[in-house]
Amino acid sequence: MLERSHLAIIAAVDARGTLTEAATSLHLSQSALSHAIRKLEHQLGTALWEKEGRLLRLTQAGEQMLLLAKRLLPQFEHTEQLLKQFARGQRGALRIGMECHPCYQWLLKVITPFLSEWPDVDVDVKQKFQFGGIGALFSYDIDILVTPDPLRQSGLLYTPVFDYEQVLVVHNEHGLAHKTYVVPEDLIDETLISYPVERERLDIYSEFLSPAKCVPKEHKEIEATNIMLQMVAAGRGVAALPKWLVEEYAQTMPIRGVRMGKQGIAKQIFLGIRRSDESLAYLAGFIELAGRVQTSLK
Amino acid sequence: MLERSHLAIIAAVDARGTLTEAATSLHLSQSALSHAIRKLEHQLGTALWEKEGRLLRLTQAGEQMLLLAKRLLPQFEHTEQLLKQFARGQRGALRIGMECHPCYQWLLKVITPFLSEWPDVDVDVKQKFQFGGIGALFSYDIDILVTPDPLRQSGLLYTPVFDYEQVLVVHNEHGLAHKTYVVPEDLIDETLISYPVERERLDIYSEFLSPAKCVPKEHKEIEATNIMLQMVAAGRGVAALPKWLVEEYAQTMPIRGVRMGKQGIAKQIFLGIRRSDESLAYLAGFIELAGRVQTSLK
DNA sequence: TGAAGCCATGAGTATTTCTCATAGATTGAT
DNA sequence: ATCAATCTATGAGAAATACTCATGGCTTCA
Repeated sequence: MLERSHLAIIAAVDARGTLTEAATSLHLSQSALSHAIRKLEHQLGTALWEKEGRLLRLTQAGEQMLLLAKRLLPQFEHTEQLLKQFARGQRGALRIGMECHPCYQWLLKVITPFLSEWPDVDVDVKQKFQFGGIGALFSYDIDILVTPDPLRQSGLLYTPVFDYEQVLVVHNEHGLAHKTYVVPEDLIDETLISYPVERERLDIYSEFLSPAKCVPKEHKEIEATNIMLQMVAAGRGVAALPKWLVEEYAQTMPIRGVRMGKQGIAKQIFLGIRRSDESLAYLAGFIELAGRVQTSLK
Repeated sequence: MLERSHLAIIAAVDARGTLTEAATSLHLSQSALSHAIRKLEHQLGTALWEKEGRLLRLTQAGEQMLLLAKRLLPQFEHTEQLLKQFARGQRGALRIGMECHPCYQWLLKVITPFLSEWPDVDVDVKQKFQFGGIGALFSYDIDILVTPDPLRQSGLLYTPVFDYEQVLVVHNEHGLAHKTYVVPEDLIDETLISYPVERERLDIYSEFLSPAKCVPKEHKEIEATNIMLQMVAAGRGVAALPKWLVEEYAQTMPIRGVRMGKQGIAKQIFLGIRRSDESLAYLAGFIELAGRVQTSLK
């Protein structure tokens, strides 16, 4: 069987010209190389070099093998480099799953520095999962999950990266705009705008309206955050969004965030990964970076 | 160091699905494969598979390596095939050197069947040598030499393949055309046409004219055999060529061959090869074929 | 002709790779 | 749940392989 070491031998001999030098460059004794060549030629049933005195001339078989060596050796080396990077976690593909719609804005702030810190790691963001975010993690559709529900489970590892308050967004001139906080009953006559997900997963229902058995007059679903805010700014309804996000948009739009309930709705975002990926450097890097971005938003 | 065997392993596991089956297909015990993988993964510093129970899923590093395996393994196999053919002498390049101008016609009759008997062997014919035919053999410019002078020399091997008589070619109606044989003095008033080589290498001089201290009236040199014969047919001179060749052309041209001297000039053509190439099957094949063609020309 | 450099070879050692035997894990059927 | 079948992991010893050392022959060049 032709082995990589054989290719290395023929390439080294070609490069150095003599067996002795080739042996040195291969970190072998001259004797070892001589034995190796003898054995290889015997196995192949053909000489690789014609040896006239001390002159080496490749036979046709040797030429073929040298050709192969020059073609394959660089590929071996390249893949070894890649594998080394994988081993150090310096290279890979990071597939991020999102279970938190408004976090998209925040995610962009993490991804940008990440891409420049990890130039060899590709990033992809997925938002739809057949079996939920955790299912996507377990089925290797994603490598990291951005979620507000850290469903503890063996095999997964969650890191909190992001605390914020969920507030009600209203138009500047809205009747509720200047209250210290709103109560569920305030929304009975309002049009609520939300992302298109099941109500159980909307905090404004599960933590605010539903406990008080209130429902808004109307409920519209909109996918894009800025369109949602355009609607609010146009006085066409109210929405529930992270406070930091509202404050950002408030600089250019006539909108305002108002606390929901006396305590407000406190939220926390977690990053979940498979425990088996814990040692991947770029995953750790991503989580670390996410923690840094968090503080600048508080 | 990534080895071919490692590529074979990852490819076999990919193809068979389980380590046990892969081991069988590699003619290894399950244990050996397990040890090999363990060691490889340890060397690389990264796992190649995630093992969930008995399910194997390639890691990113494993994917890379499988990619490499699928690219390189066929190339290894192809080259091994080639080398096997070289070893059996079934493939190669046969470079033929010619030191016998008129033999070109004969050579064509050998090459044609040779090419079909040895479809994997390429043929090239060379006629000019910086250091003579033997030098060309020794310097590996050619692999086989067609020559009338078997200069015995250690390292070379000659095989006679071809006996013929060198005759004088004259026009049908030429005064010498009907003699049983010509003598040197007959040529004193003739124009001799020959290939452009040194006179010592022309038999008509060395074996016929020179011993009798005769020279022809004029001597013209022409490279192409059929042009030479056109000249003869036009009555512009006489030439010395193999009898069989003259007979062939005589069917369509008004020319005739006449014996030179009472005994005629007997010639023999040899094929010379390097002794180190003696075992090359296609060389032996060529020589054998050359022998067969000879008989049909006698 | 001798010195230096190169290659081949045999013998012994070191290392690697394999097998055998065994045990733990997982899967699927009863 | 239990059992059988199948798969994988591991340790230990055996077999095979690869390497080094020591040496000698050959080639080249001054």
